[in-house]
Amino acid sequence: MMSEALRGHLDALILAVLETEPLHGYAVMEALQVSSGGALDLPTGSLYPALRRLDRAGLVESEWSTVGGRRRRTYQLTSAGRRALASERTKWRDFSTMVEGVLRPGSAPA
Amino acid sequence: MMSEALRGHLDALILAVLETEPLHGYAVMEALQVSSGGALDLPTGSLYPALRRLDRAGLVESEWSTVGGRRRRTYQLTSAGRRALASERTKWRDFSTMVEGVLRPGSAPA
DNA sequence: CACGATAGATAGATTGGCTACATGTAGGTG
DNA sequence: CACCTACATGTAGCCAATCTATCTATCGTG
Repeated sequence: MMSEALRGHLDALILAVLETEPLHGYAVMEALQVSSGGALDLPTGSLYPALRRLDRAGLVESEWSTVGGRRRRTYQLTSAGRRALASERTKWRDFSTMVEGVLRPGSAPA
Repeated sequence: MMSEALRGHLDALILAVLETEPLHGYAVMEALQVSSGGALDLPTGSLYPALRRLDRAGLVESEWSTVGGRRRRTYQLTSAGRRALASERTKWRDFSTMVEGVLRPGSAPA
């Protein structure tokens, strides 16, 4: 859907929904759906690799549990993850300000 | 720099700087630098393929000329290009609203 | 029992921006 | 003159991240 547009921003979004509380993968998916107002319907083939990437990068930690017979892997932010989130927020501001500025109509030539 | 982040948004930015007047490739590069406040320093290996892509897609038209002994390929928006630009602006609004909403801190759990 | 929701995961394709390379002109400076 | 920088256009190949499609498995409901 917004496949290409999302590039490079997904990690920030995932970190953001994990900020308030630890969540397992499926719950991250749902949280993103909710907080995006339904606009973000992340396929599992995008989400799970992304979570593992964040894990490998040390931005989240994971822990296995079993709830109602179903295995869950719950992720929570590390302190590095919190720092990364803050940095991602700044980067997003800069990026969106930049795009906004270029996209804004006007600046007619002489 | 913002390599990954740019994905899927570059075409919109190029269309935007071509909105007010036709420009040749190198001038597009400079226009993007200026209107992004210097944040966007597009390598030629990104720009020229992008322009050809837009050309093939029928969103811009190009014409060769020679100015001061240097060959120039000047691009201008087609009507399809103008429509595409409008659509890209809407998509950007939606996208940035979505990201903004997810990234915004708060929505603390019970 | 079948099916949808819950829960996790991987393989492979796609894609688009980047690096590095390749070519050539014009103009200024040592 | 030699050299460098700015101007000007382009391609080949790499890479990273997302998507599609597929797989496994449990639980509740009709």
